[in-house]
Amino acid sequence: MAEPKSRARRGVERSEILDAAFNLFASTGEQGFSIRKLAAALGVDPMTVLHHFGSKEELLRAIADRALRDIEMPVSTSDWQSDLKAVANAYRTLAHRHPLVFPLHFRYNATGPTDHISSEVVYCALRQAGLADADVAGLGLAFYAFVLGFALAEAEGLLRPIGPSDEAELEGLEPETYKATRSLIPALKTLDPDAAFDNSINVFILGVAALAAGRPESASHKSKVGFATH
Amino acid sequence: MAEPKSRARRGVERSEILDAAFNLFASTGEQGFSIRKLAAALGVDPMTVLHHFGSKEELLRAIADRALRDIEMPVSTSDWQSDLKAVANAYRTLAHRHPLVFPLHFRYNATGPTDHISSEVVYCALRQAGLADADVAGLGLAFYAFVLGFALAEAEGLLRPIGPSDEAELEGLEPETYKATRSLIPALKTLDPDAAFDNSINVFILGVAALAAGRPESASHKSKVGFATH
DNA sequence: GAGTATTCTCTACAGTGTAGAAGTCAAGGG
DNA sequence: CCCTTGACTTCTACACTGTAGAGAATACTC
Repeated sequence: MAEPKSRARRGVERSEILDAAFNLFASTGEQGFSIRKLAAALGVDPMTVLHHFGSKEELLRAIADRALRDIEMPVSTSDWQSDLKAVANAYRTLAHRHPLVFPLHFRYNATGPTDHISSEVVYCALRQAGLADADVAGLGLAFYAFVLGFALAEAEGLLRPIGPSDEAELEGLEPETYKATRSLIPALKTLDPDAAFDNSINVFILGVAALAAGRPESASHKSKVGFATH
Repeated sequence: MAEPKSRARRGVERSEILDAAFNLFASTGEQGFSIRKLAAALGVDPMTVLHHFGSKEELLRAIADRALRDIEMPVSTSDWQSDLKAVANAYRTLAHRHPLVFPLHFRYNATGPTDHISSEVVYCALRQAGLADADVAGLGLAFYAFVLGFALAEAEGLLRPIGPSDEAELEGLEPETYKATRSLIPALKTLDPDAAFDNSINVFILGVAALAAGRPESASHKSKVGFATH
């Protein structure tokens, strides 16, 4: 996988292509992206691109991975709560920085975080919180679904105060059946994305803490070792 | 939008096409789906399809919407916790029933729940939990990101006990930096999807409850009316 | 019936990803 | 030096995509 046996300008070319691909995708999104356009931008034959990356699928995967290079993942500390917040914020930063690439990252990495570095931090944090192994495994995934889903929604422009057109749509709903929705319109108009995000992570953290407190001392499962905090 | 002014067999044809489109998509996924294949299956010209649905994009949207028809959305009760669980389970059921269509639903509806019926239930539940309007608005979105992201991960096959190949990959990680991940392997091998899902929703609920408890009496915002439970 | 609105089909075009053959060039051995 | 070898690039070609535009077919109103 890594690098078969390079010759000529193999290594250079590949990263060059990847950079160009990333930039093209980042500026035009999936719609405007094609191997042929990329090749044209590079002044190269389309098949050259396909020679370095076996297929479009692989190229997209590489783009999604490359996105991670632009953010720095936190490392574990002794404070699991701020560790989780740090990881969450790292992904949110990614979504902010490359909103068009983020859906790609989501597609390939929500479905299995290849990104072991950050999941290590998450697992570690959940352990520190006092959860049993089985809970850690399940909630680790939940944390990803949560954070990535949220960041995706934000990248796609949902997590903004609603505009006049949305408001009009909500106003048009049946008052009887949509009481709560309609009365929330003012709050939706003044929604603060940062606050909403922080708040949501907080809810997760509070929930984890409550769960840990409710199952005292954990270790009800056959976890190999104690593996305390650090 | 609804139906301009039908004539001939407009209504019939359209739903017929939509059904066929849904079935095709549900059985072959996005890869195997194309307007031309759909038309061929219907024994009709591709352009006919495009005449009823203005573009492929619109057709996909219609398919995503149609998916919701196959699940029944709960209505609000006096128990906000089980209301949230019910909504979450409804989407999970959807993901289970049509795993190939679910990503589509996610793409179009994670980015703005057109699905007002279920969000009404969610908003109502969060209100009942005792949250202020601003929190309700933000956490409503968080709930969706959470549930949909989780269900998506499951639909795409992530939320399963890891197999031998994944295990091998994890075993290959550096023992020093990936302590937590590696020691979680046994738990990941015996992961129970149902339990993980329930557990995750529980964490959300526990967190909401804790947040509500921490900000006593809410109503710090200019919410129009008291709008109690029902 | 005639006229008209509506739906369907045909043809055509600009794109797409990619298989396979052919070309191009650098390095190494005779 | 030439000639083979092998990686890298390009050319050509194919099957396939969504969809614009003109035309043919159909049904409805009068």
